[in-house]
Amino acid sequence: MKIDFDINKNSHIPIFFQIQKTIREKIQDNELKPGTQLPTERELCKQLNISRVTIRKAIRGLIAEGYCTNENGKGTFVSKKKLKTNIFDLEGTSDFLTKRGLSFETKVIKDDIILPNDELKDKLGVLDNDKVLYIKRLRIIEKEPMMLEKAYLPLKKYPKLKNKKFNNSLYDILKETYNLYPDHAEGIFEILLAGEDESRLLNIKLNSLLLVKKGLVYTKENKILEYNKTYFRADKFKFVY
Amino acid sequence: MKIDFDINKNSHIPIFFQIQKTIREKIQDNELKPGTQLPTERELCKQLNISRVTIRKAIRGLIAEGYCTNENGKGTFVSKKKLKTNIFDLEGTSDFLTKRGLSFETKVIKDDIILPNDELKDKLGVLDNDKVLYIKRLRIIEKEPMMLEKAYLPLKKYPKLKNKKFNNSLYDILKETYNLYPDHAEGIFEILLAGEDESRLLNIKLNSLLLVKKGLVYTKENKILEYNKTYFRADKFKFVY
DNA sequence: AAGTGGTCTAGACCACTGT
DNA sequence: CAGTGGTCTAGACCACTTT
Repeated sequence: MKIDFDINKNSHIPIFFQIQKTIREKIQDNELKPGTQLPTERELCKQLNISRVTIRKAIRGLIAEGYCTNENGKGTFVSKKKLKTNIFDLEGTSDFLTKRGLSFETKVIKDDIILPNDELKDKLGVLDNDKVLYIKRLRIIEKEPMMLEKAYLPLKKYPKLKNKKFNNSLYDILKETYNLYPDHAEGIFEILLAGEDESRLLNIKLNSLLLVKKGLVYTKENKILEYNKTYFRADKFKFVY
Repeated sequence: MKIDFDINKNSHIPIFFQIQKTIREKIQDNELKPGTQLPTERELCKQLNISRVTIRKAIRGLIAEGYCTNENGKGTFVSKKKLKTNIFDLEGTSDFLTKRGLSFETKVIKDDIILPNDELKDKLGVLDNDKVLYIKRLRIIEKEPMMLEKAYLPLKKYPKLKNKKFNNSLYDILKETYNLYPDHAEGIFEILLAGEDESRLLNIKLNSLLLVKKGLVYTKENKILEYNKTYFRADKFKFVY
């Protein structure tokens, strides 16, 4: 795969950005199709007579934009299109994925009973000794880890949840056990970078972009169902509203 | 301003990330307060005996996370806290800012009549020859450019908008002129990186993080008011829902 | 063993800011 | 002018994957 470049080394626009722009436009124009391997960093160095640090800066930009991915020992590839998801949809992730014919799997990373820290006391309105059920789950879509979900539930209100299995929908369990349905939610979302834990679990690099949603889910009667934190890989998702 | 570090050069955790983490935690713990100048890159090189490229990688991470900002010729500084905004609030940005006692200014960058491209024909449901009013405005909050808004309105429906001034609320003008109110909206949002245009106008660097919202705003009667694209500086905003 | 990306070094020159 | 961050170079070693 050879790419034509038209780089002006004396432009006020940085070289790394010219390279990034050239490749980005070829991907947008579908000249470079999803799955295609880009030339290796060292090939680009030789072809353009530009140092590897600069080439890497361009590629890092393309990765942050979601246009490329790379893997150690393999190479750099054009990404698939981003998945569209409704971040505020309370119907559950499972339905959403099934509708689109995507295979997925939910892996329970943690299923613990913990004591609340200040954040949880504030959000869930529980006291120092009120135990909290903490469920940390990884959503794997088409064999790729895509979302990390942390759910915190006041065990005092939902004691029957102890010893349940959380491989499937948490909301289904709440329906069956307590006849409670999610109705509305409130919270915040922002862009964060992957730390050690998130990068290991989501199989992405340190400082990869994440969109993180944190908030409370309520029933129709304004009863708190859970406090939830969800980490979406920003390179893989667009969000509809 | 001297910072204590405990860097392990033989750890499997990259050096740049250890530095980034150390500084991040000191900012989170309020040991380093907003506005404080960090040691210069070259000072950190000397203190830690680490090359400048590595130091810069750590600082770039802190900037992407929104913890720091830097200015050419000046130095690197601890950022203020992110502003919370309701991205879906249709009451208008002005009210939101006034309530919080923040000074702001709206600068009209462009106010043109254009012919629709494919995207606009699709979104606005107009034909090749139906002219579109294109308003590009910069929102400057507390003297700092923070948001870039592009509004596209079908001129056929709203011919009286020609030659209006758009320094203030677009929705106010629609109220006065056509007695139309924004009621609901739909669209997508995602994370993008600043290109040449956005970085120049928002006074940020190339590849700075942006949260971009694109969508249609409707009246109660499902009449299209505008197609809107808003670029938020991701380092400056959190979003409530 | 050869090739890939990931990290890091020690330097250089530039544009911009302040004095 | 000296000091700052922004970009770039030409190399090095590492961990990983493929052959």
